[in-house]
Amino acid sequence: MRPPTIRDVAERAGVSKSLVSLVLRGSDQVRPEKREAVLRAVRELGYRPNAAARSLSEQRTRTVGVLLHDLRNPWFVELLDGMNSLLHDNGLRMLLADARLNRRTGQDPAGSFLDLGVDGLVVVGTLPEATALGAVAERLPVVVAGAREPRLPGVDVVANDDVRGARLVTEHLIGLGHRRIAHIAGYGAVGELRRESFEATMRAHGLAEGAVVEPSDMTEEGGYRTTVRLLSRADRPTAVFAVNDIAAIGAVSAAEELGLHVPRDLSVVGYDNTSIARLRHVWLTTVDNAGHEVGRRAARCLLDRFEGRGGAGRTELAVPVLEVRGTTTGPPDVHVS
Amino acid sequence: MRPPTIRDVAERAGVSKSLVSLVLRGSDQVRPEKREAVLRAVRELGYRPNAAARSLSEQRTRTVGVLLHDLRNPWFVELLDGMNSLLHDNGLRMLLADARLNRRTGQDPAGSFLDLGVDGLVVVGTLPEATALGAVAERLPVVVAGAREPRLPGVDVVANDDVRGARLVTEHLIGLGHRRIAHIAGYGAVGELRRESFEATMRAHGLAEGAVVEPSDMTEEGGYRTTVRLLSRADRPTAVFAVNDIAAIGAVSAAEELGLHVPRDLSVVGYDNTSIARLRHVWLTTVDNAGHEVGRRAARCLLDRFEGRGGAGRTELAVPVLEVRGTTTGPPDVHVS
DNA sequence: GACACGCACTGGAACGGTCCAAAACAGGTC
DNA sequence: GACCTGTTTTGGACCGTTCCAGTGCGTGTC
Repeated sequence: MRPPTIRDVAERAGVSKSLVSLVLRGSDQVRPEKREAVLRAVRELGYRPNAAARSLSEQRTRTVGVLLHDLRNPWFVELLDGMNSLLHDNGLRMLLADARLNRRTGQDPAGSFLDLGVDGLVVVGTLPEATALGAVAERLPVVVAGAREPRLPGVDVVANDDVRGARLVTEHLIGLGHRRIAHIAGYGAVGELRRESFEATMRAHGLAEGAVVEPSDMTEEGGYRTTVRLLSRADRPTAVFAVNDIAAIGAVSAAEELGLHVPRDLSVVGYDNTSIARLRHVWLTTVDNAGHEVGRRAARCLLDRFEGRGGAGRTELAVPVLEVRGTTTGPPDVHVS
Repeated sequence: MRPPTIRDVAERAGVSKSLVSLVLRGSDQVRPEKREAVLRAVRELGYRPNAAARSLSEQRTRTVGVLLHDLRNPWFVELLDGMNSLLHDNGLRMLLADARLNRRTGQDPAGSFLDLGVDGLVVVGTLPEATALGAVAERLPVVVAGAREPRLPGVDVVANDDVRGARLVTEHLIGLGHRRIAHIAGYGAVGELRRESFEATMRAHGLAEGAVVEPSDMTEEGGYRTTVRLLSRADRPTAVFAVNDIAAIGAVSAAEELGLHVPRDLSVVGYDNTSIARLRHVWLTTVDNAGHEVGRRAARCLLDRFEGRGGAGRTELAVPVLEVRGTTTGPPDVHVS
């Protein structure tokens, strides 16, 4: 009644279990008729190799753990897609875990991955707390994807070029004629980089005076509240650049609630090009953070490390692209054209 | 250099590996000083039991596979949350896989779970194709959550009560005064149930004439196109009930694009109460499908089956709740009040 | 003092694979 | 027919756990 083992297959095919093992791992040192007999027995019994036994013996699981920041914010789906295709081509499977989900129940997903003996770990997004990643990184290859931290020895970081992306946004808005631009900032290295680049770009265009920065928690609620605050200032900005799409949606809502029309009265830009930004009803101007590419490169880094290549820990940046949609236009006073 | 094993711990603590095993599994047949010695050794070495070896020996993995329909549609997050808390309390971990993601690369995630030897499988949402679930269900407990199919012997189905939910929506719209109501239908058992309940409710209120049903593929694009079609009819409906939130968003966009104001000129209702529906900018009237509750109950079913309880395969329905937000109001001609 | 009985602990056989050294076989050469 | 060579096949050790059947030992009973 229990699933068949390699011994059952061997017995049925009239060979030793070693030969079955050879056939299944594609050796060419096997005579065709025996190979056929083995494959037939496999088919007839519906045999599937037991992954636990295999990994115990091989000392590897052919499995990569993926630790997600938060399943609710869907920007990582593209990234996973890119990563999965490359990993799958190399015979590896992906195991997903949501850091936030598990933190509520008090379990440590990185530790869980360690127990399972995954061959490598990919951290996607900025983790709420740096979950003792250093200790994990000493035991197995770790790659951070879609975030810029933590920077640890032997840990690769793959992300989009936040500095460049933020510059694209800022120059887009400046090019449209905006002079007073607010930035809804976020936390973590990603938040810092985008903010600094925004400020630098404004300065470079002689608009340091027109740059306003307000912090937020990178949620919709945060974007909303921050924007309400921004729009009740005397020198109200004519454009808002939010640290991510979700916060940008909050900004749009705040503007509408205060009777302002987007983009006529206020331009809004997000970051990440999530599926939400692509919804027609939202149609948010945003930055495509090259999720697919980042995912592929993260997988590449991991594969390199499996082969023993890859030293101290490099940083790879993919080129982001501005996606101009419906939430940006020139500022009110210039709009007369 | 390799991770410490139970033998290393035993040696360090000056006991046998069997005793270490006993201590770690919380036996009370161990003298306090030995227990202390073992725990100290565990701490000092940073020992973590090897899950592969354990599951090989125990013939169980303490792991549940979760097969998701599509990560892009985030309605399942609540469900996972509910499920995870209960599973975790029972010492089980969750493994996630996305059916769509994996189908692109041609791998069969259910099979992958079988190889890994998961103790049970939860299918979340309506799978694109009934991925040979029957064969899997013969080997291990399977529960379908958040969908109504496939119906297989020995497979439990846990979902919200779609009939009741659709009735809530329809009666809400009728109560607001709508007489011509369109339904953007979906596929699968869930789609059918919601459509039938919509039709039945309309009939029960003597409004069979005013009921319009158009099929869709349950995407935003589909909702958009279907609504454009609906709104160009001579007897344009005054309300649209979409099979899910995503399609509803498409409907809202279509209305806006045709110059109609939501909800003044057209009321729109979705289903699922996804995080997108809760965005202020969207603020969609929808049905909360009790994701958390469904998740908990699905976990319960699985746990029951692990204990040997649970026979032919029951169906459990959680009670959905209407969430009235900003996209519904009375029809244009009644709106004068 | 012999015996039975619990309690605390241990050795070794699983679990289902991989992998290596050695065995069996086949064919060619002298 | 003995010997060598290369291909095919096999037995058994090993991976890190759990679990079962003991072993040894202190205690209480007759």
